[in-house]
Amino acid sequence: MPKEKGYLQMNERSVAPRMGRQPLTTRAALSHVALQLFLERGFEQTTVDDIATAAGIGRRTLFRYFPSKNDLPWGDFEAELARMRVFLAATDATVSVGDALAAAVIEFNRFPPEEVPYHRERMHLLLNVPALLAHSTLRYAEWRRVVSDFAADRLGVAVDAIEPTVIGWVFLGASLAAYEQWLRTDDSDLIELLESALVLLREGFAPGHSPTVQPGGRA
Amino acid sequence: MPKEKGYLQMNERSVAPRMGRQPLTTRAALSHVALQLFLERGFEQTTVDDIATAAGIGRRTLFRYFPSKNDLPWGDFEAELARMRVFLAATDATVSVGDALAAAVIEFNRFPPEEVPYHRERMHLLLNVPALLAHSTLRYAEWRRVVSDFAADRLGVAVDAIEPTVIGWVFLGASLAAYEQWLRTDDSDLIELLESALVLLREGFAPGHSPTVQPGGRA
DNA sequence: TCTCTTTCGGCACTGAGTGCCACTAGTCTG
DNA sequence: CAGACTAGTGGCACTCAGTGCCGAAAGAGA
Repeated sequence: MPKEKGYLQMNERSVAPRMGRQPLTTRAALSHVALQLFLERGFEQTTVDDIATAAGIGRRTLFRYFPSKNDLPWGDFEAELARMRVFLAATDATVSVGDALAAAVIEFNRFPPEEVPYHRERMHLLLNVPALLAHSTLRYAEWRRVVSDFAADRLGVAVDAIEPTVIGWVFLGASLAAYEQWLRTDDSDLIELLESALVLLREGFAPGHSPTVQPGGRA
Repeated sequence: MPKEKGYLQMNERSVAPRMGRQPLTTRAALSHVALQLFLERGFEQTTVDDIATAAGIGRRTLFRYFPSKNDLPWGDFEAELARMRVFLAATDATVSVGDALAAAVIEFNRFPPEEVPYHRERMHLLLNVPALLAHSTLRYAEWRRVVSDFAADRLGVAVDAIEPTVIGWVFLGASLAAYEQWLRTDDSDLIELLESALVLLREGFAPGHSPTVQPGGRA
């Protein structure tokens, strides 16, 4: 997301004069510096001190921008979630819950072509480094919340009813399955994979009827 | 699982003479001691030293039984997974993939009545303490692996194809949705909730057709 | 210049996890 | 029984993430 303007770019608010001292950097810039280092020498091999030094700030300050090392690769996930919330809220009420969520999932994961390689490396880290993989659960919980809030509203049931909960989990599962697939193969298209996963969801493999999947290899 | 025989019970193998020194304790016993403390004073408020002391062993030794504090509440999850693998392998080949997995999920989560309250408190911790919630992702990945291995084998596709991956995620999602529901309400039956969640799965909410859910509350 | 506000960052501390290594408690062999 | 061998134990010291505290820096406004 930070295009290319040196790391310690100013905060957006810095133009309009505020009260106290100006922030030295931004979350986006720090996230970028950290990601760079993680990709170069690995997540575990990079200490928080390394990142702070590379960003030209104090270690203590870094922890005011991000609550933990694990949060660095995520950047501003809150903003992404907000985008998704808005998208869902704007969905026509005649569209089914499933269709609406499928569209939202696709939209949420659409990136401008030039950002794709960057996003790919980021996701590679997030899904392969154990510490990050574990931590991501907390982010996913927020994501699921967005989904199940919408589903609950549309179905007219409580958010903590079982339907919205299952729906949240299942759409997350489909998304992550697509991501795993995307990262496994070199020249695949994330959006296409998401669509495939969502189709599998629609058809409903589970009990009762056998999946509509053509056994490709050996029987 | 450790019934009530004092914590530092001997290892099973201690009867049949082995080579070196006998282990002082067991994973199960340590897991039990830790869980006790976590429930009493909270996960974050309990240090590894506390647990080691309570178990009468050295802190260093504890880390030989469990690789991290986060692993303590899980006990011997590997064994549970093995059980599930065996169950799936023994499933009649005429049963559909979905039915087989549904049955396995139910079986995997069946506990003798006297263990239910214990299991419930354990799961309460695992699903509510952020550190544990995050860490659990790693255990779930192993669980999903069992599911997708089976699905891949049955469908005759590679394990890393998208179908087994989605199936792994989706069954995990349904299970966890049921667990969340179980923990939210006081006198609910886990097995029943799992069945409900699996039914929702079978019906396939996602795109295309609206869910077969009766809007219960407000529209 | 003085005040008020906000960010910065050093310092010291806690707690998880690890490498190293000597020690302990057993078995096995002669 | 002595000595060799083996496996579990735990103390010590170290790294690194994360936190509380507090004074210093940087800017705005009067």
